[in-house]
Amino acid sequence: MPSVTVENYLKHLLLLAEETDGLVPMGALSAALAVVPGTVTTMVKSLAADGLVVHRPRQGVKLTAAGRRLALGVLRKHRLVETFLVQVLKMHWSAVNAEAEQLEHAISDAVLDRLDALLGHPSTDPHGDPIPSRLGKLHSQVYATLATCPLARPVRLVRITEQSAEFLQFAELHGLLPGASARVTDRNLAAGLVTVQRPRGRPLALSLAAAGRILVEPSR
Amino acid sequence: MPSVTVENYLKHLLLLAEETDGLVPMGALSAALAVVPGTVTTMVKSLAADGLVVHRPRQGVKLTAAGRRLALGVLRKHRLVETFLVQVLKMHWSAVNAEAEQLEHAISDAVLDRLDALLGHPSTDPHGDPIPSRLGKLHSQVYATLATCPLARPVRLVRITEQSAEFLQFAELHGLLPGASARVTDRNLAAGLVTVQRPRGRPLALSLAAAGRILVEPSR
DNA sequence: GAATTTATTTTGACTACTCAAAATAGCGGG
DNA sequence: CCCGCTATTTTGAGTAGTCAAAATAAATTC
Ligand SMILES: [Mn+2]
Ligand SMILES: [Mn+2]
Ligand SMILES: [Mn+2]
Ligand SMILES: [Mn+2]
Repeated sequence: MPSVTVENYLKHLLLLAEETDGLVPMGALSAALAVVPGTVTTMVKSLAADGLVVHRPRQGVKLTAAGRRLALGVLRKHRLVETFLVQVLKMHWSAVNAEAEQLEHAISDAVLDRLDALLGHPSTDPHGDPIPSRLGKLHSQVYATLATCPLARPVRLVRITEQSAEFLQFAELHGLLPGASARVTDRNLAAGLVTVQRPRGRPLALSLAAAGRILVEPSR
Repeated sequence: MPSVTVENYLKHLLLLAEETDGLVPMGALSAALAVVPGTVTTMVKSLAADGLVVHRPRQGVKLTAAGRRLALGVLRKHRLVETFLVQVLKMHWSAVNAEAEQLEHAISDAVLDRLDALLGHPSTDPHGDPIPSRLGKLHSQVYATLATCPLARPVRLVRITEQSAEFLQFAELHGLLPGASARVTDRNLAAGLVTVQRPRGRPLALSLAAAGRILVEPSR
């Protein structure tokens, strides 16, 4: 069985691969895992020896099919656990990522299946993140964001790709939850500012970076 | 934070202390944790250096107050998780010990409190094992067993102190569950055999060792 | 009261992970 | 084409936990 460390390396590699097409740079992994770059080099070489990743020295890493399969299993556990924590235990969506970070390594497949059934086989977690299927299908669509969607058109929020508790608390405070409606009224590239209008709400200013973490689809 | 390894050492020490008054022999810990005796000696010395146990060389170990406090926390997690797995996820009571063995190290206090509330603050787990309170009170009473209770008198089963899946499946098959009624009709010390009578059931023969793992109280 | 058996401890070695700091490769600008 | 910056790799070292096997202490047995 893969260790907790290996599971974390693989899962973060999968997550980083979504934003980085091709090879994930060692530095990105190092930052995501909060270990020094030298450690990543060492570990990646050992993962490569086990056939879980391929390492192009000086360029980056990517998952093999076997590594991806394992990573998807961990990600599925993570997101189902988050969903459970919010829907059954009524925890706040800003707290569940940290909890799931631990639990994803302690849950057996048997428990996972029961959890999945209890929750009615959800397809997304509380942040709108897609939950990989039991067979390892990851239904990840390409969405616009509040930083890129057309101006003035009504959109529905589908996903918040930012785990930090502070951001999620701020988002909820202003009604920026998956499923909510909104409209981008102004976008000032020079100032790096996006103005968002919620139905029955005051106009809200967001940084371009923050806006880019909120995925949307056209509504109505 | 204590490592998974340390938590397991402390928890098993607490469990073994219930049966062994005074010092727990190194060999008992070694067997419980499935590591060689030399490893236990090494680890126990390091636990002692951290003030979690006291080690009387060549005699045994016991928990300090600090060690006991930590151990009770782990045990509380273990037993609440078992209860959750049976009552909410409908898992079989013979499977939950193995699951809880992992989960007890991954659950935060915040999650534990929610779980506890969801379950209605249970006082015992599916095996009848007492659940330590949040303050670390362990309500452990001394009970008779099917190996020691008076003959012919009706008793109610209160606890099965045996974790192995095979035993628990066997027990359930014959209706030997916490809360069930029974009567010991015969006890043959020479043969090491106990005969148990269940209401509306055939007489059942148990080894003295097995009978000793089923705790009972007088009923009616 | 030796001699033997059994439990425990010691010793030496190994795996998995990690960091600090020095070495190196591969740019991108001049 | 070379210089310097940045990302990556290498080297050396440390921690936590483990085992195998030899050494030792404490009971038991005779
Ligand atoms: Mn994790
Ligand atoms: Mn999520
Ligand atoms: Mn455990
Ligand atoms: Mn139990």
